[in-house]
Amino acid sequence: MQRTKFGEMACSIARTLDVIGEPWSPLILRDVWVGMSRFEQIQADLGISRKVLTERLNHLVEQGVIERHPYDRRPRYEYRLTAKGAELVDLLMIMTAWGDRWLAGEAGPPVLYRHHACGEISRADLRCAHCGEPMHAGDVDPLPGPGAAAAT
Amino acid sequence: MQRTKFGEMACSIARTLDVIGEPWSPLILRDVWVGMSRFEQIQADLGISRKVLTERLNHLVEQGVIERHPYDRRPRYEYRLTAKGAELVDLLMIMTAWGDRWLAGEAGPPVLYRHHACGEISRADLRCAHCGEPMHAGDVDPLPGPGAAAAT
DNA sequence: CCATCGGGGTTCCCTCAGGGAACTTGGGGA
DNA sequence: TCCCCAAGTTCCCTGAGGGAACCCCGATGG
Repeated sequence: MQRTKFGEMACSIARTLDVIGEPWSPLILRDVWVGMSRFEQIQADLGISRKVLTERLNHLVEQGVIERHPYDRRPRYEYRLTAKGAELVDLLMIMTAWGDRWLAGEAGPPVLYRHHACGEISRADLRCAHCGEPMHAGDVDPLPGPGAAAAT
Repeated sequence: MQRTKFGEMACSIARTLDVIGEPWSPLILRDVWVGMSRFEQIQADLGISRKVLTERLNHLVEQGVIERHPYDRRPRYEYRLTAKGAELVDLLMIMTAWGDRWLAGEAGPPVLYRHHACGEISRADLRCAHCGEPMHAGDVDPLPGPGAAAAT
């Protein structure tokens, strides 16, 4: 957890950060997504401290983005994405697209994604859920919504 | 900066985290995006420590996602998104969409976005940049790309 | 011409989170 | 019986975040 908790802010970005904003959490989520689902695997893959990995996994389970499943009669577990967690993968795909574009350099993207629907190597792009046209930084106006903080 | 630097990993998610993965950075970016562009404004809005805000702003400038502009003959500055930073707003919009859906609760979203193209209140959705069909967690296969780490 | 103001930091100290390595637990298998 | 292995737990050390006070510097004003 960050020192300051973001969850109480009237801001969906801040609240989302309270769930996956801690260091390592997005990378843990990525590993679980691609099937690296066990404690030892994730720890070895990321080089994360075992203490911190335990904390992060517990937090992600509490937040309902991953679930703990036994896979043996011994106390052995694997972690899987819940529906809530699977939708967080949208975030990972956008991070991937941005990192590929701005940070990959000469070598090119370390990982490519083949889209099932068209069979092509592609990347995610943002579209308006309503009209399907592109939706980026300059294409929207923010307005106060129903959950906005009351100005007392 | 996180204790462990992610930038050296062969992973665009990790590299992106090196740019905006620190606590507060996404919220600072949001403020700059919506026009809260001065040090005092951001500090008051977020309640962030001045020390940390200075560090984050410097880091974001170094990474080329925001720029420092004088707005007076006195030493007064405001921060603006660069093209690189504006594309990071995609990330914020996806965080917003996810937070609105899973964390906003009864009260509803604190902020709404009106899409210029269609004039409707909407949210961002992920589409394949190639074929335009939806692109979510289960719709892709990851493959090694040109920048993948050589297995020595 | 000196005093004051206010934005934009900088410095200092304190606490607590992350890193690393050793230790523990609880079932199998030889 | 002894050892093994996954999955944590515990310990100490370092360094980052919080908070408040302080500083710099150009503008303004009496």
